[in-house]
Amino acid sequence: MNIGEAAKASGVTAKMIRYYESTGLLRPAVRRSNGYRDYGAVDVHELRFIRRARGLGFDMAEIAELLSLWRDRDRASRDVHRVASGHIDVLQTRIAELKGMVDTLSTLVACCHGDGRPDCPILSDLGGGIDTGQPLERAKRR
Amino acid sequence: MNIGEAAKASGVTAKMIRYYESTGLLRPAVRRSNGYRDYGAVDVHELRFIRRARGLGFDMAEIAELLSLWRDRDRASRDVHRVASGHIDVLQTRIAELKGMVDTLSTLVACCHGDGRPDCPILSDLGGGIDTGQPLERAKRR
DNA sequence: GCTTGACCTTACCATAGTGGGAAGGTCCAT
DNA sequence: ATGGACCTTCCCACTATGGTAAGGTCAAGC
Repeated sequence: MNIGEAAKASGVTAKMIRYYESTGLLRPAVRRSNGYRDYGAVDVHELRFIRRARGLGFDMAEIAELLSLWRDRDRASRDVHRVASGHIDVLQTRIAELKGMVDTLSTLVACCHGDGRPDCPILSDLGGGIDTGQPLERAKRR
Repeated sequence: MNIGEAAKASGVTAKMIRYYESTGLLRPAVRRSNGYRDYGAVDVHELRFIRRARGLGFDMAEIAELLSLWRDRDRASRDVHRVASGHIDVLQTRIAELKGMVDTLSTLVACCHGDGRPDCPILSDLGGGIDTGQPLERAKRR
């Protein structure tokens, strides 16, 4: 199977398949005599695995760990459980952060009359907001 | 005021102050004869504004818009209201996405006995998950 | 056999926001 | 004058993804 077919079959772009290989997440694909990568059913299965895990917000490091557990027929489900639970915690922290932002913003928006007049509590707050003096917390990514 | 003092006073690192200037978010700072940037109270105020807006999850483009509205004494609060409301929508979409992930993962984690045995519904799901065949939705960032 | 188009290969660039560091200039206190 | 704490610019790294360009390959149709 060519990379394009594997891409269609897995829902992972050819671009990303090569990238995953380059970072070591995937083992180097078998090459045919013409240099083309050759994929089989197992590879497509792994690609689907990665795609699904990405959709659940796991990052590459976590996926590498999950993938190696997945390949190991003797893994302990405890390990998988741990990775997944840890990820839920991260997601929930992120949700809480976002909710905090929404709360603050909603309050401000509700106080702003939103018409042609220039006075606006949203800008007043941004300009004079309570300042902790601490460096801005580094943004978390999915 | 040197950039370091402005950084301390605003909570924005010197590094980021220079970056904001380089991207045009901030106007080029006044330079002293030795080439050092020189900041005043207004600048610190703008830096705090940016810092606070970043903390609310606005991206640079949105902050640029908010900042120009903030500088404009004749702005219509309607415009600010629009930007802020739009941002709330984005945040809420992001929250919904994350919640969906948590829901799925929680279900899987609850089904996994998490002991020494190798069978694990989390991995089974990742490996055989329902496949839409659609390319993976591009990850949204805060 | 030749052309054409669809595919493959590698390699480089961009994104957004932040941190890190090097190499060199400046200022101030001792 | 020496040292340390600043400042300057410039370049690199990160994540995960997309884009593009230059060139090789294959298969179908003529």
